[in-house]
Amino acid sequence: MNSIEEKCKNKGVRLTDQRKVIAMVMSDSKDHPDVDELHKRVSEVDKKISIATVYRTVKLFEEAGILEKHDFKGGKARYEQSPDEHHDHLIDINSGDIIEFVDKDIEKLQNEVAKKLGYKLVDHKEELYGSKIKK
Amino acid sequence: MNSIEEKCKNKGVRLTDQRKVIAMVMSDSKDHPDVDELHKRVSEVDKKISIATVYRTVKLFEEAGILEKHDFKGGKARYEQSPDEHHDHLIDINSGDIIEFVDKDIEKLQNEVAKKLGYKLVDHKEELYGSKIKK
DNA sequence: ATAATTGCAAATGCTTTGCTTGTGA
DNA sequence: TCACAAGCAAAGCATTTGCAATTAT
Repeated sequence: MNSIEEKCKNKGVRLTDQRKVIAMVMSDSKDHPDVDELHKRVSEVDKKISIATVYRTVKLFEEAGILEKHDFKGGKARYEQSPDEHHDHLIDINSGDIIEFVDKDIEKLQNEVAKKLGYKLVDHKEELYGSKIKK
Repeated sequence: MNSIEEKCKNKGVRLTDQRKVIAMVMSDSKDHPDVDELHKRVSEVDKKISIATVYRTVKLFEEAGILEKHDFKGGKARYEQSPDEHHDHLIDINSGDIIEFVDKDIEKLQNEVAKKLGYKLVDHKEELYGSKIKK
């Protein structure tokens, strides 16, 4: 059983065949697929799963804290499994590749900025867009 | 003449009546209106200006570097006049208020992170979402 | 004069939803 | 059993676009 299925069990999310397939595909994905791409991968396992179900499941999983949704540039939402440790993303503007990174110092500064403005930070979005330095 | 009109002149962007109105409204706006809201404000000056024109103009101005587009949570793009000095945003998750802030330290760290990953930073998006601390 | 711009409505692309049938616990 | 989920197609929403009429330079 994959880790997403396990999380579903823990959270009392009913496990249907379709959800199991989607859970498995997302568990196996090391990238950040959009719904179309996810549906494509899911269809290779069971071509009867509709895209509506993928949309519904992905939203369900997100609300359960199992998946994380990202609205990178491009207009299509992309998903990844909720990581144990928070990370941000650098997007290669040429290839579309996404690199994950962690920077505690930035996180700390963001908290300080929010506090200084009289706010408690509840969420944040940080995306870097860059082009590869050739050497 | 407002500052956006001036920028249009400098960049050789043809100035129509509609664009002048949109330029004026955006110059007067101190917030981050979405296209609907902008169209509403523009309509108070000239109710014959269509929303299609607002969409086209806002995109044109953005491509000319005159306006900045933001995709905050909520699904609708929001615009502000391109500032002289770059700033980021903190969004009040309860009221929707947007607070602008500048943090050179964070900017510097972002550049370093990108460089460390082998990238040249060309753009970045940083949004903090928070709730007001009551005292 | 004429290439660019507008308004309108239709089209688009992503995402959601109503409804009927199917199914997990 | 039966509340919930899936599949399908239709609807929704923000945004874009084709086209004929209008306008800035």
